[in-house]
Amino acid sequence: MMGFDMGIYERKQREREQRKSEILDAARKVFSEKGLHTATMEKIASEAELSPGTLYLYFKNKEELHTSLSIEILKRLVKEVHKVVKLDISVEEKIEKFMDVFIEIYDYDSNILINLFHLQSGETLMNLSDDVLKEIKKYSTQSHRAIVDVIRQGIEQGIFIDEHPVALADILWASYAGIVLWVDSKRLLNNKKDFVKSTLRTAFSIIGKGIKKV
Amino acid sequence: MMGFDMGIYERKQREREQRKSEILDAARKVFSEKGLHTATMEKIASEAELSPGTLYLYFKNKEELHTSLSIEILKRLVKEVHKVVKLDISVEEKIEKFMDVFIEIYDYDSNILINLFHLQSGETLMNLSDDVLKEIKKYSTQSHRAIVDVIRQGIEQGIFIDEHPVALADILWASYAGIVLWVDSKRLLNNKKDFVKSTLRTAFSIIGKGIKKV
Amino acid sequence: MMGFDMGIYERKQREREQRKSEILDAARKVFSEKGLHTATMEKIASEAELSPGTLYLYFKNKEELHTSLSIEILKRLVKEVHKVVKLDISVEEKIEKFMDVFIEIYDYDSNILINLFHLQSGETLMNLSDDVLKEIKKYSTQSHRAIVDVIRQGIEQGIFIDEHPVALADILWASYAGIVLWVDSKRLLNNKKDFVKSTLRTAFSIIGKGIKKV
Amino acid sequence: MMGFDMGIYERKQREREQRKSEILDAARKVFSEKGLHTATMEKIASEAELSPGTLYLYFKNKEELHTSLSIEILKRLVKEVHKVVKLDISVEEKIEKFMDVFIEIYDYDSNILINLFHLQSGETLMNLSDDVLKEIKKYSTQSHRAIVDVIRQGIEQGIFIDEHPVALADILWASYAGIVLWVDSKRLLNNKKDFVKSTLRTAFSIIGKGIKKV
DNA sequence: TATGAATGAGGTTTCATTCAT
DNA sequence: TATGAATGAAACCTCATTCAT
Repeated sequence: MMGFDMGIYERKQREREQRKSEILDAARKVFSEKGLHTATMEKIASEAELSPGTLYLYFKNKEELHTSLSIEILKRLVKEVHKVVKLDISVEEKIEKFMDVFIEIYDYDSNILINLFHLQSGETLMNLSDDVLKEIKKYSTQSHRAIVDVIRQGIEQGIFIDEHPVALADILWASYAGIVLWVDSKRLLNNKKDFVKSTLRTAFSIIGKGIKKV
Repeated sequence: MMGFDMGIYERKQREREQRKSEILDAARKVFSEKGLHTATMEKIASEAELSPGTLYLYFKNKEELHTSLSIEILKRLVKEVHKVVKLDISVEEKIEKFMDVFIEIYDYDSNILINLFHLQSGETLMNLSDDVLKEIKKYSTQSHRAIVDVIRQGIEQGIFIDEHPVALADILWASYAGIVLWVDSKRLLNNKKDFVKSTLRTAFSIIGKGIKKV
Repeated sequence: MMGFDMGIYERKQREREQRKSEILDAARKVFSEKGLHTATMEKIASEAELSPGTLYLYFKNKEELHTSLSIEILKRLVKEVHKVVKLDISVEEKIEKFMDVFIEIYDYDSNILINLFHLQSGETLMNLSDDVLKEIKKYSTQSHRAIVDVIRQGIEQGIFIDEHPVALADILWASYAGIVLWVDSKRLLNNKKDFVKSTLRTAFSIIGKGIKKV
Repeated sequence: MMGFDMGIYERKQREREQRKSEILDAARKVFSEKGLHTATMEKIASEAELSPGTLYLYFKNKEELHTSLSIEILKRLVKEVHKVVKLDISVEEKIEKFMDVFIEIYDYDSNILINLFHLQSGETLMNLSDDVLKEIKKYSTQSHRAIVDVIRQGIEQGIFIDEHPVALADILWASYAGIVLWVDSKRLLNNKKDFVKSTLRTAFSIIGKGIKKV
């Protein structure tokens, strides 16, 4: 019966989402290889086996296409973070799990996390429309708030150090993201691919330990 | 008598350095406001109250001008880190001082530290000449090695956790830089200028605690 | 039926060739009027009633556009020279016909022959890619070899003087081209348009006579 | 006594000519290596161990500097041609001597002869001031007339073919210059340096033979 | 006369974006 | 909806020329 009572509009809508997703895949690949500036719409189009003009039927411009990638990963983060929050485990274990979320995402696509980071950089932020900026803030806030809640619990339970929970959440988040970016750039410089993951794990555990009392 | 009858060559050399420095100042400002891509040589020139052509008497091209800014801060970091290393204080105190170095530099010019960070990103590295890349590696290595030495001492003295000292140094460095960049981007998003410094201090102390034993 | 339902690909290909040819026509005109250096891509574009960017869809850069003109005439020369070679006439008559080839080409477009000549000049050769240089050599060699064969026959038949046939071919070719260029420049200086063709004919017959025995 | 009664003005004038000549030497070298367009005033200046600004005290602009080189060789040609004309030898021998003049000049500096040739090309002529153009015409005419006279004698003596002497002179001149340029470009293409001179000699003798009766 | 730093017009080229088909 | 040829603004960069010293 499936598909029988799906209206034409729904099917079209679905096809549209499908196509959009294909473009994002192509864009992810090209941005990863070339970087924001060097990547061209033409290259992305050819990667997606479409013509340049078609991209503009799905994304207003290059900037929005690029930002969409970052928003995608933000959504993913929010989803995973919320999953962790809902688990019936101790706050310490939750912090451990947050770490896993970052590592998994880095594992899935190292470059997209880096995009996310660059998204936060001044250069990009300056050129975004208010609408997109709002969306970024929305998702940022959501995942941020979830982490803050966990941290707050930890403080209330006397497990984490007595600092403002928002600040602690920021620090946790910033350290995770910053370390990923930095370690990844070291990887690029030295062409060592293996040491990244173990370094990340050590780094995260250090921070995890740092926010604990004593 | 020295300096009294400074030769023509010396004076010219000095004027040249002076002019170069003025251009760097203008470039720093424009790159900060606009970002690497959006900043134009024309804008930098007009900021320096020079004509575009003049920039090219002092820097081979835009990329080199931009990279010079980053190398400048790398040198500064090396110098400050070495100062700390030579101090007659405990390793724990040295780690504290490293933190101060980062904060001071961020204080001096928040954007240049971000340049330094972007310098490490794949996109930038791809477009640099081998010569410049070598220089970056040189200074990176110098400061890195100094930190590694301090960490190693800490481990030998049983103060820091038993991890590979190079990895620990990486993590320390990465956390500092990553946090600065991330926190700064939050500042940009929220227009809160004040919370940055205190957040940094807390973040760094967390990491400092994380690398200690027990 | 052929051509009736010409496929889309064929039509596009044809349009592309058509457009390329239009650009070459415009370029020929502008280069003729201004010379390689003084001619601008903008002028060529406006002559072709296109925008500057469009030129780059068909030619990689200015140099390649200019060189394409010369290669075009080289191809034409090769074709005409081969036609002559295949004729069932005496070597003396073939030499006469070679002369006609030059005159006809000069008649068709005086400036393009001059481009061909300049193409051989050091300045131009230095700036060409290896690929284009190879193509030039290919066509040069082809027409050169055809002429050499005719000369060799003439020597074997005891009609031409006993010199190395390659050297004789060079001299013939060089005299033809050189005289065309020189005479054309005299025309420019004196604004006499009519005397060119008859002068050429005399010049060529002198050389034709010079290579004959006794 | 020499120099004693040379006035200050004369000495200055002499020094000025000397300096001008040094600049021309440097320019000749750089234009030879780089070609008209690629050569820069800065490079010429540094070759002459002067500053760019100084060049403009002796030559109005780059074009005039370049043209001066060609006029120099024109003067040289005029002088040598006149020497030949005044010799008490047969017209046939004079034609032989003209050939030697070309070869000697090519031997002295192959590139300057090529400059002379390019000077006659449309591109250059279009950009010259009327004054310079007049000077070129003057020297061109002088040497041309001398050659015409010799040719005319040859015709009157029944030695050369019955063509308009001016046309014959043109052809002689054009063949010599054209062959030099063409052969030289073959040399550049093939990197054979030795065959040039012998090829030239053969070429010239062919033309010399061509203009003779029977 | 000589300098050489500075100029700035003007060139080539790229590429995000549009629009007729 | 999809195309992709065409656009044209805007960037980087060069270098002949000037001018204060």
